[in-house]
Amino acid sequence: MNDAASPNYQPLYQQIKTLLVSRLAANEWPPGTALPSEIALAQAYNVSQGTVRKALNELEIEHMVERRQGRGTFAARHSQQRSLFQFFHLLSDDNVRELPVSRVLSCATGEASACERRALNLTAGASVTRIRRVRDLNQRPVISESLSVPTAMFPGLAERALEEVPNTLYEFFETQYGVVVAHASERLRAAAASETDAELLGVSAGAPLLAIERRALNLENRPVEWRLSYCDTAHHFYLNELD
Amino acid sequence: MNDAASPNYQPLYQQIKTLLVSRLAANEWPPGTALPSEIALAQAYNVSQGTVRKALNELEIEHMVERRQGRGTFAARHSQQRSLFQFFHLLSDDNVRELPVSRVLSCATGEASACERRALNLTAGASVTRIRRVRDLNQRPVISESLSVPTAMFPGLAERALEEVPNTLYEFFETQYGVVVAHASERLRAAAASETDAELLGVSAGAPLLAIERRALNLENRPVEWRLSYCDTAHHFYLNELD
DNA sequence: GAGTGGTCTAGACCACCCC
DNA sequence: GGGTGGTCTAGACCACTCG
Repeated sequence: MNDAASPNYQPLYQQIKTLLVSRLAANEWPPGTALPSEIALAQAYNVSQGTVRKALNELEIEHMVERRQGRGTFAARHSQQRSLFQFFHLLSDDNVRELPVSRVLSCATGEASACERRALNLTAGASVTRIRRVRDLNQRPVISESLSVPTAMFPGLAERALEEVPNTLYEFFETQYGVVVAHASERLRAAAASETDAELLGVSAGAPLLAIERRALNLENRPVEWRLSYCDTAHHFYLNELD
Repeated sequence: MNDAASPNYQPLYQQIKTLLVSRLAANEWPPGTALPSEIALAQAYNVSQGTVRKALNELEIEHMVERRQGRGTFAARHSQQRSLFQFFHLLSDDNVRELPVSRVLSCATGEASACERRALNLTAGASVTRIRRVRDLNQRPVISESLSVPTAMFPGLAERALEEVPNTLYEFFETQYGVVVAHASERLRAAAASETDAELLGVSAGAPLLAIERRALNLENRPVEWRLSYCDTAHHFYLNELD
């Protein structure tokens, strides 16, 4: 499949992996559907089953596919479970991990600001759609959140009824727009509550809040969403496992 | 090696992995030293090389060993690199990642508080050794830190000259006391600066600080250290990659 | 029972490191 | 040149799922 002496040599299983990622990104196997079996892929790519297996195992580690013994290999979906464990890190003081309930305050398009252009890799004049929402945990407001997405990726999002935008956003992006969020990076800071955030969260202005800035990327590592969340950490904490 | 019909069946490579972890925990191969080769281990455990390989690869993912082609497999050490990428998550606004310089303020033993007993899994009346320090990034104080360790694990730590306690603590724990920090979990909150922290960090009292509570575990998952860090995030942020 | 992924083996060859 | 880990193959058997 390649010459070992070639300067840009890559292991076979890496090449297979790259091919599979591009096919996933092209939505050849929409989230939740089955990929061909290891044996079928091995025959198609003319490699051994073990090589395909290694590629698929790595894709599973990177949350791009799910494998289940006896069933098959499936393109990863944004289940509640996944949102909860991969993307949501706020736990209550008694260690309960639950998804928040979200109330959308506004949803509108506008011209991307300099920050948004930088975060989302957009050119000057590009349009973004912005969502403001408050998220409750245990019936009390805990997160004040603003997020921006490129309008070109999500046409008509702003026009949808506010009630149509559900709690689990990434699942919605996936099923309604075919946009798969694969990775994200978060930057955390402490910040004093603004007047509006204080009101929304029921704390006093200037109270310390945990500010989380997130950039989410799709399967091809292109930016999909930029969000800024202000969290009241009086009864919750952000958990990060270091291993 | 076991009966497939046994109720507590475990794959061979998992059993090998468990055996290797216990030998690492027993300090049979001190950090930095070489483990036997795959072939030697395979013969010793009477399994194939592939099975040992799978166990070792998983141990590498969990940062318990380092493998280098042509050289061998080595018990993981707490290099600066590792401290920087596995355990230190504060970056400057211009995305520079560097280890802080630490100044120890005090180091003393005392009876464990209820919090410390809970965090470190100690019985009533147990002794802990506490270190207070300030950590500078780019010549300016950014972190005010208090940490506690069980005195039984680190005998004589409090009596060492303050200058003897170096910047990279985990490396020091490892080389001086044979205590290997393998994992940690961090809980982040926003908090208002106390009078003393404000003074140490050169911010005004009540300013929002990022509070990080860390519990560090050894190879056998026993708690080794409990620390509380207050970080000034005016010019730095805590980075967390979600993937 | 047929098909899937998971484990385990044995052996070949390659890339890398050090003597 | 000899030893190490890394890749790749081929084949066996097992565990699981579903019809």
